[in-house]
Amino acid sequence: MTGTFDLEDFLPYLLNQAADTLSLKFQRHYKARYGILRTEWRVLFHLGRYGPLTATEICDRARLHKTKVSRAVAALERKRFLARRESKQDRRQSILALTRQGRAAFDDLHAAARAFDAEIQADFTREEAAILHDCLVRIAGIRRTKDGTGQAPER
Amino acid sequence: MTGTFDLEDFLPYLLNQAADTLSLKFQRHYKARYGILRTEWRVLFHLGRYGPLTATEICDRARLHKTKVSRAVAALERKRFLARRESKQDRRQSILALTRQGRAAFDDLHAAARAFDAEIQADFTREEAAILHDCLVRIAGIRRTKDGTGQAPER
DNA sequence: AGGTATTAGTTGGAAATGTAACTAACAACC
DNA sequence: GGTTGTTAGTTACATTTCCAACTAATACCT
Repeated sequence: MTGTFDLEDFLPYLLNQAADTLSLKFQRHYKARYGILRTEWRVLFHLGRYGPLTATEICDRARLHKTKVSRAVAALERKRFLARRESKQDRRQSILALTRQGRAAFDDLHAAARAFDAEIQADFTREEAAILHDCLVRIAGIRRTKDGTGQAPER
Repeated sequence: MTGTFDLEDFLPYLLNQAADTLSLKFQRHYKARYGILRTEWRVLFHLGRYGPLTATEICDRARLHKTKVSRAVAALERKRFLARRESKQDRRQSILALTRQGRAAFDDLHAAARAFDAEIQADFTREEAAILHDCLVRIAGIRRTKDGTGQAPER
């Protein structure tokens, strides 16, 4: 009714624009350098940060569909960034862990991510950054767990 | 060095999660109801909100690649949501405008977007909402222009 | 005018994604 | 033990997106 309602006032749109902007910028750290895609980078991060995991665990934590994870894992395996180990308890699943090479890539990218994030945060006051983070967490419905992992919300 | 750095602390990731969450939710307003895709919805919005435009103008305003716009326009034309008119000044370009049907869809979706946005904002205080918006605008590098349109940054 | 460079928009093919169907292993129940 | 239902993960196919090449019209430059 009152005032204008432009696309940039529409949160989903604005959020997408902001997300695209940053993703595109950060891409340059991993895409050309390690020849990996965004989904692969996410899987790599999860394995590097939260230890050996099964594909399903990655799906839950990263909120990625199992087909995406399946393909990312296959790609990372081909590139020798991770290796599978058969699970003794359940022969359907495999335990995924980074190789030495994968670990090296993770360490580098983890540091790059940290630096990149710090660089962005530098544009905001501490309070702004805190509110931004809090709002986004609420929108995304992320629940923090004991190990500090972002978990998927109820399905 | 100090403290943990989890994926959810990484702004590009968090932003993507939040954006995906909202986009997915809002999708239900246009996807099934009007049989259009996200890019088409954006083009529709731009035409509805900012009057007849050429494809290139839409590219600039919406920050979409010309191939995406070209295809979205073709799709919207097939679905009779917009019509092309030849430009007198430049015969390469065509002026795109919504049809009556396109206008009706826009009016509906515009209202839906407004309501959806209000619903989200309701979870935040006025101050939080203002800061969130401001931070996102800065991240996305959106510059407000006289007509209230979000413009693309320098290329 | 004539040649070269830009610009508007489209199209083709490769890569990525989403959805559904599938296989194999486990679990539960009788 | 055998039937039925679930779950882990992969594969196939359709759709969407990305990138690069292309056509056609305009602008620039001499």
